Amino acid sequence: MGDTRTKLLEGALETLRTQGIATTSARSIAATAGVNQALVFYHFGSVDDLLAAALRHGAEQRVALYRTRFAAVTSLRELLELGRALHEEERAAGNLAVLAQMLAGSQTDDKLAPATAAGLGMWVAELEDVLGRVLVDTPLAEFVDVGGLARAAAAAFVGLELYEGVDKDGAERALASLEQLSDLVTLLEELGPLTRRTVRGRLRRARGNARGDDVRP
Amino acid sequence: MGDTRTKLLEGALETLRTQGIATTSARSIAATAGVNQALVFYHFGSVDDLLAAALRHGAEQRVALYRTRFAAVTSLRELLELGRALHEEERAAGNLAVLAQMLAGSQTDDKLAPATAAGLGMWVAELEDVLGRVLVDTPLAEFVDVGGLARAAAAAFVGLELYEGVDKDGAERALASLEQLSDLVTLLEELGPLTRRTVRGRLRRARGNARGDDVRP
DNA sequence: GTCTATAGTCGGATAGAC
DNA sequence: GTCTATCCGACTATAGAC
Repeated sequence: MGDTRTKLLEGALETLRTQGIATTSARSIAATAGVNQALVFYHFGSVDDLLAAALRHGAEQRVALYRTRFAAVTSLRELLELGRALHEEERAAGNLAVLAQMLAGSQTDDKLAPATAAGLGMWVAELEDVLGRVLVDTPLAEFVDVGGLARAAAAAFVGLELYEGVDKDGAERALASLEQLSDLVTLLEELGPLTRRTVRGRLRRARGNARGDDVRP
Repeated sequence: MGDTRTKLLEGALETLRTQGIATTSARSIAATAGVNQALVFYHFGSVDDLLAAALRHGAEQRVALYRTRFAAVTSLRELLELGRALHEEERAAGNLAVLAQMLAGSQTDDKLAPATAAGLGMWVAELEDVLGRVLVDTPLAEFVDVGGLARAAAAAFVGLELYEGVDKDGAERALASLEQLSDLVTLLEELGPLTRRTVRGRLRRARGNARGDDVRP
């Protein structure tokens, strides 16, 4: 844990988080990690390679940390509450701000992009699991691609993280409205069997119509 | 339009879009704009100030360009379709990738943050308008803070833009699932009056319960 | 593995000629 | 308003002593 490689990996995460992709460099990382600047190149070859390794390192760590809490979720509401908690915990300690910075950097850096996709993919896989579990026996699972939903949710989460950095109140309001929305969905789940059957019938009929063609399997 | 100031504003946008915040500099912007590097400081004082001005410039231009199309939207489905079109058009020509880069930069640069918040705010205002119009007479407008929803949607949109940069297929899947989701909501809007009354009643009863306290006006 | 030193490049910003 | 020239700090990366 105290070896130089690890110090550099965690120094890279901390630097990305607190200084952003624009000012993250071998020198700033080494300063944060408390090691010599040349060691970045000895251990990782280049700054980009260090960043890629650091993201993987951080995502593995963090996803593992949340796994039991994801596993305990049994409703959409609980999932959103976990999301809110995660949002706050990660802002202080973690990996989401890093993910956002790496995503920004990856738009124009082909060496960063695959690592970022993999890091985000770990969160997506976790979310896909939970969503599949929580939404089973709801119209959502039947009529909406849950994997797509998981991807949309992960991307949205990163967007909210970035948004919070420039408008804290606005982000809080956004999060609150999503909770109201999830209450609405929860209540629909609890509708009587007759109503549910009606909804389901309508959806099935509608699916036959236009735009059913561009829906993925 | 051909004057130096404008060239710099548009050069800044283009540079942010194609090179990202990490490699955007007075020199790279000036090269893109085809003007001398020292003019950045003569006209705008600093790089940050130029970026702030450029974002405002671009957001005004782009929001105005889409205003009539936003105004023509009459359903959630249409709104999502406009979102998809906007997503594709802006990727080539515009302001959304810039917004994402500025958001990333703003997390750790206090000079950039207010300008970014203002630029994003223009899109939020537009969205809030349309959503208010489209959702009127639905349970959503009554039980969910539409302004919060607009903020969540704008943030999510930026997140999707970033996500697309590292996983094009995943982003497409995310967008498709949102369209499926909007179909579902649309159909709920079309439920018979009896069912609607049931839903509304349930929501009203539920609102009295726990967590009604942290809901914004 | 870790350090110093350094090459060579690029960055923000300014001074001063035109 | 625009240009050249320049200061000086920060950057990636490497060579070579320890």
